[in-house]
Amino acid sequence: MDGIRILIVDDQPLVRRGLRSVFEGLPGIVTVGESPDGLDAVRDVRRLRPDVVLMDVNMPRMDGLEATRRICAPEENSGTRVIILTMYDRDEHVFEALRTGASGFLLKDSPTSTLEQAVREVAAGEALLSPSVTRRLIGEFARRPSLSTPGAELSHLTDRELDVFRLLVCGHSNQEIARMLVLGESTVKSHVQHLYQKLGVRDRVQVVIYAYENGLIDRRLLPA
Amino acid sequence: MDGIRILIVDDQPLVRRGLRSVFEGLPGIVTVGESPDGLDAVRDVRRLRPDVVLMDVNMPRMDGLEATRRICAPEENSGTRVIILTMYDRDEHVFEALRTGASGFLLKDSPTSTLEQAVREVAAGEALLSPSVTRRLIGEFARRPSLSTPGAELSHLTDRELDVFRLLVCGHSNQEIARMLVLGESTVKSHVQHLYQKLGVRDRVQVVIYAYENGLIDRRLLPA
DNA sequence: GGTGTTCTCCCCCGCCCGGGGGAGAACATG
DNA sequence: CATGTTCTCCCCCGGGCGGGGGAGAACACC
Repeated sequence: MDGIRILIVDDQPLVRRGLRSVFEGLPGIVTVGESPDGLDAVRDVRRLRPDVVLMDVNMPRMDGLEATRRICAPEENSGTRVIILTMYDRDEHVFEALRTGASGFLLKDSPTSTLEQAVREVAAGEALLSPSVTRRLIGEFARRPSLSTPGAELSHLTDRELDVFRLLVCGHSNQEIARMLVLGESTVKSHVQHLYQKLGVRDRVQVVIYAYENGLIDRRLLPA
Repeated sequence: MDGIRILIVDDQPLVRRGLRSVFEGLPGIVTVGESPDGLDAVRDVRRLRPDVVLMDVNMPRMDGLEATRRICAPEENSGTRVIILTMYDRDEHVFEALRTGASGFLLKDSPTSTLEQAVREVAAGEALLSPSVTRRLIGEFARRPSLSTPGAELSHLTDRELDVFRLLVCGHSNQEIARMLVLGESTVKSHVQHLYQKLGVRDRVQVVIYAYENGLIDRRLLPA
């Protein structure tokens, strides 16, 4: 435990120099390298194994988002965490950035104390966003239905449950589904109940929302 | 502009006293009141018009989540923003709490500097979460793919019908919508019936399908 | 044989929802 | 003033749905 090892990624040398100077005097944090673009960053992460990467977004050759995706890919198994630095919080790419696997999202004009805190929190496995980004994220999150069951894709559904699922997300009632599959309505209700449990939702409306939000609506899979 | 006015809500007098002392010496922040439970808090917000409320979760008579929902209801039009304080970040109610309309979510063991920063950020219209909560939120958010398409064809809907529509397509029940819009359930049912007629559908499931298929699921439809 | 899963269907209950009607108040428009 | 629209809320009713349980048959696996 000889401190938090950070890698600085930015295409502007002056920005890299500035960031390096921010962390120079701080105890327990050591800058182990700098990369001028995303492609180099991915390579340098493999080589240097830093704990935290400070990642710019706009860069030549490969941008920071793609680089972050690669660094955070499970295959990479690097343990490295990424803080994305940007100049714009109104950017429509904020949400995309949050899906890359990054642990932090800060504005470049954040005070140095925030940068320091972010590095320490992220190294400890936590996460930190700029307040304005937090506000946008909460706003976005609040309008989503509560589908708080992690990772439950359709893989755990049995064949029959999948049959019912397909018809349900088309807007059919239990009665209609029973008729189409030539089943008793009780049987359909039984399968539907299991769907709720496995998908972690409350009612058929939320099943439909779940399906759309997870890109599971594939018209090729659905009967006429 | 004589400073940020805050209201402290907690059922434990010692906690209230502690919070009050935290903000006592800080410039530009003044504690204008204390409330021992949610019901009183809602009343005190109407009376005192604070800028920021520090809200405990577990309280008698009315808990902090319901109180926050009411304070943040659009009809209330208070401009007051709420920071929720809790002892548990592993609580499964974290996500629910984020849907109440709160602007912040902090652990009670946060350092006083964080509490101060949170009050100032939230008063400025931003938002702030504890790092561990941020991590959970990002994790939850990252699992969701997102569609964004410009919409149309909602022009026949009245303002109020559109309000109901927005909440309906998020998977909320009539009862929930009534609570959120501070209406009678009968009124919501009435609007919902009109939605069915105008959109030419049979039930709420088909409203959701209609919305997705026509690219009407767009965050611009929802309050910022 | 025992265990487990899946598929089928049944009972119960309570509530939410769909569907019909009406009605008063506010407001704009003519 | 009359008309129309919107928003609010009420009544009624029946049926669909959510949620709990149980149970038998077929099949696979060990």
